[in-house]
Amino acid sequence: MTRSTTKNAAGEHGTAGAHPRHATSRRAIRLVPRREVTSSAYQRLRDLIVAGRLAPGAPLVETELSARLSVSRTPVRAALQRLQQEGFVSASRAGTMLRAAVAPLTAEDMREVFLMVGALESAAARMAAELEPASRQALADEMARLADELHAASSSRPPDIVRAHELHVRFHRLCTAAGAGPRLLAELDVLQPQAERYERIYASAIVHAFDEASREHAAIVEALRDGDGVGVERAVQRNWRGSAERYGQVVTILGERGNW
Amino acid sequence: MTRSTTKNAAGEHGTAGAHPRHATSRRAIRLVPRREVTSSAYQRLRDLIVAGRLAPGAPLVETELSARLSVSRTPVRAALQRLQQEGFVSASRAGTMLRAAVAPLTAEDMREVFLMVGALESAAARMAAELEPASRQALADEMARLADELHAASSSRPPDIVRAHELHVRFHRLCTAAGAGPRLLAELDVLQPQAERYERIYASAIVHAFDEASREHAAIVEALRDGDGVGVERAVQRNWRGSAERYGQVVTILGERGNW
DNA sequence: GCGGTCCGAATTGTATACCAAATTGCGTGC
DNA sequence: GCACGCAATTTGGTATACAATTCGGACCGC
Repeated sequence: MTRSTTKNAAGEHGTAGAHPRHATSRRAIRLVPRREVTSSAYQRLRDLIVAGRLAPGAPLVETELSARLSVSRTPVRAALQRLQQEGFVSASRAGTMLRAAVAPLTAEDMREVFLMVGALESAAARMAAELEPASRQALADEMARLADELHAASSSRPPDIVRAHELHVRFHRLCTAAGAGPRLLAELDVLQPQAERYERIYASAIVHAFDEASREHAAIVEALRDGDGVGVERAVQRNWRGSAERYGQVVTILGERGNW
Repeated sequence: MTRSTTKNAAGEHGTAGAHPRHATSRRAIRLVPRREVTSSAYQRLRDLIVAGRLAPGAPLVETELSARLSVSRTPVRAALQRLQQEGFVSASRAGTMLRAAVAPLTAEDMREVFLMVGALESAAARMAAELEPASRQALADEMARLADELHAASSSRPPDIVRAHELHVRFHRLCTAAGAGPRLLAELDVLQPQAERYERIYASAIVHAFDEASREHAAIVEALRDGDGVGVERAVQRNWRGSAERYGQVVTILGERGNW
């Protein structure tokens, strides 16, 4: 059955300059600008993985994806390689991609991702604490506002998990973006969505712990307000360590995903 | 003059199964197992960059590299994309690779790289401090030995920079490998060589600061010996922060590379 | 002589076709 | 029922073609 899709995989898409030599007359405008094919494939796959639409452990076959995304294997391969290197996709045999699959969600991997995010984000936050007082205060105010909204969303009944999660992401992105340089920022833009995978799946199971998270957030804002670099660093680390602990219990109880 | 190399770029290499349809008889054994072509291209380019044989800012043209490495454009592209994502290669226009070049060495980038390595390695070291006492002691002993050798190499006259640098790398890899999981380890395996780029170029200019580094190393070992996780974390961070400061002065004095 | 403009060459991004190695799964023989 | 082997699938790599850009330089008008 897969056979039928193989040949005409990316057949009905833009370029149309299919025929080898002649027949360059067909102009059929490109739907997607050529240099965005790969990156949009990357983005689409990544979104599917983070959102959980592609289940952890699900096999990723190049020809299938190229058919589904209506592009050739070339950009699909590029996207997969990038996703693999970033950790969204796991390769069965190390080094080679041979049989790529959506990276499974395991307690151990979660611990490591949270550890790394904590280490990097705390470093960024420490830098943010060294901003000139004016913008630092503005940042602290904005973060406090988000923290409040977050608290509201998570303590409403029933808790608005989706909104809470979005606010949570924005809270962390904010203090990150303020202090980090381009590289640290890029790294966190890759790691945080991976933490997000765990949060999305297990968040509903730890609503009871939102209060604790709320207190940790308040501590972050307060230290930032005081310009206490070391304090912010510690507070952010504590927050991620706490999250890792909270989720860790749930992951082992509710089971890991895609790891069999 | 570059024109002549264009067409027969990777023409004289292995497989030889060039002719489209027939003529499958030629067997010409593969020199390199197929699954290592990309990774070896990656490794070779990376080594050239880290060693400084490829100057910072030097343009990286796919067809040229494919000719020089005797592989087709496909693995070269894969290697370049990976190197770009890791930070060894910079793309002129953000997002797309359009015109790749060896990443320049700048004071700002150095600060960021050292910051990231410090954040991640300190987290790993903290984990290492939680090993069972026996292996922790063994680790501390081994690190102490390396630190001694390092001190000897750097305080001999003239200082043996090459050996000192190698010992320095091993010192850090050791405490890293003990505590980190696979992902953190992989991340550090990418970041540390980038710190190495700066160390290689500017190390000779800061030999006078080796004493300070030596003291910092001793502090790391001591905290590890005591199983003082927070202490190790702090000591490692202090070490990298100190390095960043020491190199920072030199970079601005001796000039940045490849940034014009 | 100088600035702007246009052309062509070089380079990259994508599509295709094809092949070989590796793996997997299935069927067959014992 | 088990092991073995063969065939189908899938991936990594080569080769080729081509469109879209980009860049440098030549050419032109002033």
